[in-house]
Amino acid sequence: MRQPTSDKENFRNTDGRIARGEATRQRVLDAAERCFASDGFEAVTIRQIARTAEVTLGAVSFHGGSKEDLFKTVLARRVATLDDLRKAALAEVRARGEMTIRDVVDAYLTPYLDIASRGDPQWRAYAQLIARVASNDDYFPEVRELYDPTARIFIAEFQRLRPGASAEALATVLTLTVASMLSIVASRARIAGLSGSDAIDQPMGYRAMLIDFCTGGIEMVLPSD
Amino acid sequence: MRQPTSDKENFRNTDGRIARGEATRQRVLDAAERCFASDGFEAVTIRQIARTAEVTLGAVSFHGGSKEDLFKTVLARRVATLDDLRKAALAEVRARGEMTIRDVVDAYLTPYLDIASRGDPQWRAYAQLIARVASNDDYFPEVRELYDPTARIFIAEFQRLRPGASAEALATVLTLTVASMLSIVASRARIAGLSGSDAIDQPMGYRAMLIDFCTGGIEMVLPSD
DNA sequence: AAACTATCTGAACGTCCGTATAAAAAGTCA
DNA sequence: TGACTTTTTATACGGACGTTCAGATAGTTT
Repeated sequence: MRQPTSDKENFRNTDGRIARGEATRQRVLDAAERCFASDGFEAVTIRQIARTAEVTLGAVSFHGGSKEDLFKTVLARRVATLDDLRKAALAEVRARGEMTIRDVVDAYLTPYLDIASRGDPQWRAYAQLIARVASNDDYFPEVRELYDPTARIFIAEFQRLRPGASAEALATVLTLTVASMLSIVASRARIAGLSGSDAIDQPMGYRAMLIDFCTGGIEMVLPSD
Repeated sequence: MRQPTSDKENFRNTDGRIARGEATRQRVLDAAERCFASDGFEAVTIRQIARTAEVTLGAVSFHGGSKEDLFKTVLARRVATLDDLRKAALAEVRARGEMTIRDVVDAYLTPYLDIASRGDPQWRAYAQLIARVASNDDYFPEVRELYDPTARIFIAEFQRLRPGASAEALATVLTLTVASMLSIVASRARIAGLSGSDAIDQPMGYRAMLIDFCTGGIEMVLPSD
């Protein structure tokens, strides 16, 4: 894989123009993001990514390294942004005063539903990719470490609201909340099939039901005092 | 793929002994079940299945047909048994008189948790395989048709209990319930990591929390009258 | 026994895979 | 300009893949 030319601002030249390779690198990462999101790690081939990015095979390796490198890079690329959205949402409800379970659930779920419903197809692909990756344990262990720190922050909030809850109960309700959230992105086709009507087109359209479901679930599991 | 010799009892000879090929066929299907459950469709190779089953490569094709055939056969093999367990559980609570949301949730979840916690490694593998398959939309469409009929039965029960609920809400809460259920099998490692303690070893150990979560969630989403 | 069917083996086919690399091209800087 | 680095191309390699099949073996039927 390509080594950065310098530590800071390595993708810009001194005059501010984007370095030659950086545009290609972004095309490769974007293409990989879409491919991994729609087909999964195993089913995607590097040649498919190259075709999608409209670059040659070698260019993918040059900018993305090995297939596994590429996958991890794609996952890590946007995690900080999503984390920041969640932390900002949490800070906002905290600033409003008394917090409820529902507020914390909302702060966790809404930023994800938001990016999954965005116009930007790359953000939508990233949301789909998370749904694919985070719903089973068999991706690389490094992947889980990407998302655990923020999960712990929200667990701590639930613990403040329900001091009597056990660590197992807190971890379980967060995991069930995450699973419910991801299934909205991963299984909308099934909901449509089961309801007999057309699917609600955007994940955001399920926000109210999803927040209700998770809030009701958590309140039922965690003892009130 | 092998064609059955006759329509009925094609796997038994007249004297009741198991036909020669049937034992091999079961070994192939069992091996495929374990492989698909632990690695997923794409990552499994037919050679790996042959090795696991301790048969030759050709024998897998002979009894299982193509890789996709084999996958569908494995999924379909146990679906009727699981459906029967769920229907029996539903009939039982129905016979007890007044039904609640919790009763219906219990009848849906417990048979799955039960097979996922069984001693029989093949049933455990099948439960894992369901968790892998049903949590995203990109497996063969035929797969979803395997599980939808029973899902509709339970949706109808929820509808009887909450006549005011919309078709979308009913389909959504069932999908969220399924996602929560599957995540117990698929993400126990994550729960363990987040709780800081050892994982509860059997899915059945999460039964109470899972039923609470789904019951509370459904009651929050579906209007009471 | 002979004829027949079912089962199984071993080897091969063509294809695609991930990765590596030499050399060409493009850009940078003295 | 010419030396130098970065980026891109084209091609090749070894290996693993899913599938096929002729033929060997085992069991059944006549």
